[in-house]
Amino acid sequence: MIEHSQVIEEYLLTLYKLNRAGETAKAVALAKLLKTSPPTVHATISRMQRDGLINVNKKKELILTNEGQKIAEDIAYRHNLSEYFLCNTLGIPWYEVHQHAHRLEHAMTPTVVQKLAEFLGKPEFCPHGTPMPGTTLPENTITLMETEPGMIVEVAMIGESLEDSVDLMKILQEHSIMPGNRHKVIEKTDVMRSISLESKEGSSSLPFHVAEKILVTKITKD
Amino acid sequence: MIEHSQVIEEYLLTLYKLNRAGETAKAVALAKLLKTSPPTVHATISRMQRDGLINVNKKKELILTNEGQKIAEDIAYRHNLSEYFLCNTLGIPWYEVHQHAHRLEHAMTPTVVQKLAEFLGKPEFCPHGTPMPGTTLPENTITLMETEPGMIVEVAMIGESLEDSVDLMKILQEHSIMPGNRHKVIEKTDVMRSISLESKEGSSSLPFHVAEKILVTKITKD
DNA sequence: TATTGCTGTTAGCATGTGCTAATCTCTTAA
DNA sequence: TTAAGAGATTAGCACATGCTAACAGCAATA
Repeated sequence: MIEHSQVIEEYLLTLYKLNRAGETAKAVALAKLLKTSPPTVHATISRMQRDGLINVNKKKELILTNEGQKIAEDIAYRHNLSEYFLCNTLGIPWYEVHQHAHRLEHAMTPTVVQKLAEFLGKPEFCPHGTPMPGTTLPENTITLMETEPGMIVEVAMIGESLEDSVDLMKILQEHSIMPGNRHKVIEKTDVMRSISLESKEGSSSLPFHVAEKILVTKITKD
Repeated sequence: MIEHSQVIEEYLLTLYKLNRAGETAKAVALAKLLKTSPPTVHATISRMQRDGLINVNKKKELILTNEGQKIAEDIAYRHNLSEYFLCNTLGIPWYEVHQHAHRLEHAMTPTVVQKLAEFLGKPEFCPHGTPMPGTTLPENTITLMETEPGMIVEVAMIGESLEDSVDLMKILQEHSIMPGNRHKVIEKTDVMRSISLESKEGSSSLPFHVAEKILVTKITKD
């Protein structure tokens, strides 16, 4: 597996995440997520096509090749493993590990990845609940948007697109909206476009666009 | 402290190591150590002067500015800390941790550095015996070249310039020529230009140019 | 149908980092 | 004193990654 620049690794990882989130991977999306200008994205995806990492179909959707997919999964694994380590071993706050892992993920040699995974006990999820490539979430996860008032839910995963905002993540942590924690859905108000929750730790209110990105499992009994 | 590219960080670290080894830091030395062409080195050190990281005197020696020195020490610290972690926590072989740390050292945020240092118990030396910036070796260290047959010595530090050769490091490990281990100096033969040692683990022979780079402390009793 | 507006693309530019070939400069040795 | 050799520098190139400005293409909407 050829080594690629950090820039290319970022593009691959972003495409991989878009795919996993079920969103169409087009050039504008990359430009927005990577905060680069459309011409720069254009030039870079051209090089990526040239290098056999992606294909572009008639609808201008960017498709990872097998090679590109393999590399992207590798980067995602390094990222998730880093987050797990930073959070659980070093005790860096849950809401900020993503930023640090973002740097580390490009600097881990295969040996380091392997040894770190062993040291951590081969975790299958990152601290935000994202499954490692090859692992999947339980069948019965739904988004918070799909829940009904009265339901008791257990947080399964914080959508990766939310991780980019440290401020938002901090608020989620303050309301203990973190994988494994249970919350009761109180109400869903269209006027406020938000969902209110209640847990041992207190109550919280999440705007719809955030609730859409939070995956939970329904808990039958309290 | 402004962020610098990996390339610039490498140049700074290399200059720092040359200084510490007491060697004159000139452009050719950088070219050799960094395996880049002299013109490339020239262009890069020009940018470093422009950015206030180094000064060049009439003798064309490259001098780190206070800013450059501070950054270099920071990188050296990240490097040594990484090596310590990889060796002692992850159990990656002593002889190869340098290569992996070489990647990681550029990817550690200040928070990661701080938390990792705490986790490791604020080590003062890397696994090869290099003191962290701010720490120094004991007064009484000498190079293996300065020892006499019959002396019993304890290895204190493997010179950083040796770390670049994995093959050599592997041999040193196989002969347990590692910090903390004791060896008896058997003979110093000018014809072979090598020094032979003996320890619990067996005997070994080191060429002069390697022995010059190995620091030891004299042990009075066996 | 004509227009608006999003998306993609091209042209043209800058900077960092790399190279080779050629040249310059200084020290040292013949 | 001159020749040789080491080291520094310049010229000229390439490529990855970034930008703005301008324009092209297509879909939805007035």
